[in-house]
Amino acid sequence: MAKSADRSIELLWGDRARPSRGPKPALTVEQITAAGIGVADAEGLAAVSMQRVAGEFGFTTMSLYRYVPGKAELVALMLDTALGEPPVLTAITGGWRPRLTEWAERLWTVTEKHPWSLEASVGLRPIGPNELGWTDSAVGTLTATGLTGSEILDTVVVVTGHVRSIAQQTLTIPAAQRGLTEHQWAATVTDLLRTHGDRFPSLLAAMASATAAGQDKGLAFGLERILDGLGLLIADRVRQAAIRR
Amino acid sequence: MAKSADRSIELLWGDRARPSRGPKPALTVEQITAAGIGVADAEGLAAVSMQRVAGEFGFTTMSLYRYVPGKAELVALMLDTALGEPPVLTAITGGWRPRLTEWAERLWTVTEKHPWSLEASVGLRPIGPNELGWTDSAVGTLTATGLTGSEILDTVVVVTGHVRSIAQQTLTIPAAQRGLTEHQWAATVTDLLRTHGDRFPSLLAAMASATAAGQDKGLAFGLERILDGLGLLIADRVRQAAIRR
DNA sequence: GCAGTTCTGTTTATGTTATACACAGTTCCC
DNA sequence: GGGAACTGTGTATAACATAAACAGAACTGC
Repeated sequence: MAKSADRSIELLWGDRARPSRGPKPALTVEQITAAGIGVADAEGLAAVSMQRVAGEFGFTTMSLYRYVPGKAELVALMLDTALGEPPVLTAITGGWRPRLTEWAERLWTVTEKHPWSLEASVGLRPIGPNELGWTDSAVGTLTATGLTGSEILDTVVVVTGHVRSIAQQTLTIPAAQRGLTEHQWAATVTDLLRTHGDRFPSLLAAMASATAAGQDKGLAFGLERILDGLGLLIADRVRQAAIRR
Repeated sequence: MAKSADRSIELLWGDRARPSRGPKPALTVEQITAAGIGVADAEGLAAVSMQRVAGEFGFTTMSLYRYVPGKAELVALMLDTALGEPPVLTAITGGWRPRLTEWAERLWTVTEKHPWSLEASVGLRPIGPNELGWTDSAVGTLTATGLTGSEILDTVVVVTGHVRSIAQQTLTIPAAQRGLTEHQWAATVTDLLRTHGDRFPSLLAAMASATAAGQDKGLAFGLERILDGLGLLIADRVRQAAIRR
């Protein structure tokens, strides 16, 4: 497993020098990765099997293992490729808040485009350059705020977590069925609440008062709370710095 | 799939009336669920297979299907059982903030005890009474704040998301290997940063300034920011209400 | 009390997975 | 030109979920 991790790191980070002996490979890691992304975008990460991806090229399952050590590594490549180049936010004016907001929105956008990236990015996995770049980009929005390094990193975790959390609720279903399934699910919950409402009085009241319209606000609402709270901390730091001077 | 959902709802919510004809079942759904939880606690959700759970009783794989329609339903039962009775927070004084903080900490505690619950609770799945109860409990901490129903629900989403997000980073690895793997992973990332540091200047600086000690603060840090920000909104609502009166 | 019905646990079978291993053909280095 | 290195394939294995059919057990209605 250690070797596999190294190989994976190499695939994600290194140059892929072609050996000189032997026949030319018919495929490239990039092509395979792209095919995997295509399948995952269209049918979800569960549809991505070695068989399926190889089949996209009319090749046998085992041929893929000449390019990639295993499925885990393929998924890691897919993830880092799908994330794409990290956003450059230096052009955005107005301080840390609009920058970090923009960052969160871009993360949302890319997650919306590749919902399977959520599943693909759980746990301690080999991290790719784009993923690290996204983190760097977020950290960069906060370097001039007077926050400590730990605070900045913790903040990035909170914001990332929020975007992911909202995405997970909204995007888990393959887009094709989303409307139907979601509606069905909502109906089931409503039904349960109607039947067992006395056991969940607060929830019942809240849902009754919640307008059916206010649905997609979760991302913005949470982000605003988080950034408001962060603003208080930053203001504190500024004040302290002023006193100390 | 719809039928399966119904059956699942029935299992989670209904009384399980025993039929009067035929031999007595040797097992109960509760026993099976508990066995599944035991396996998942000890070896992770991936170790939970029908074979494995049946084996815990010395039964064949297929015997489980007499009790549970399929693996998805078993996992749903495991999740709702593992969550346990939702917390009752009425005894906690000091208003919404200490109550919601306590709620988050209890969610953290139960997640720590059953880390696999994270994996088990993604997507639109049949929701159980305990899970709904936990949500109700969280909503209950905010009913007296002047927030609208939508705002309360969105807030619960944010707080839940944060706890889950921190948990996912900390608890993904089975406890046994956690120290080692985590250390290894950190070493790999440090290595990458050393090698490619110029590509990630902000991150490098932040990690250098971050004391190695400040690691488990993520939960508290993020929660405080969120609640600080929420506090501003609630204060606003109180002010508005005062004006209007 | 007994026949028939219903239910349990098992056996057997199918279709997916990932991936290990050995082989035949291809291409380049020396 | 011969050997080494590499590619894509064929074959094999071990998990996995779950469908279908079956033998025996226990209760219901007579």
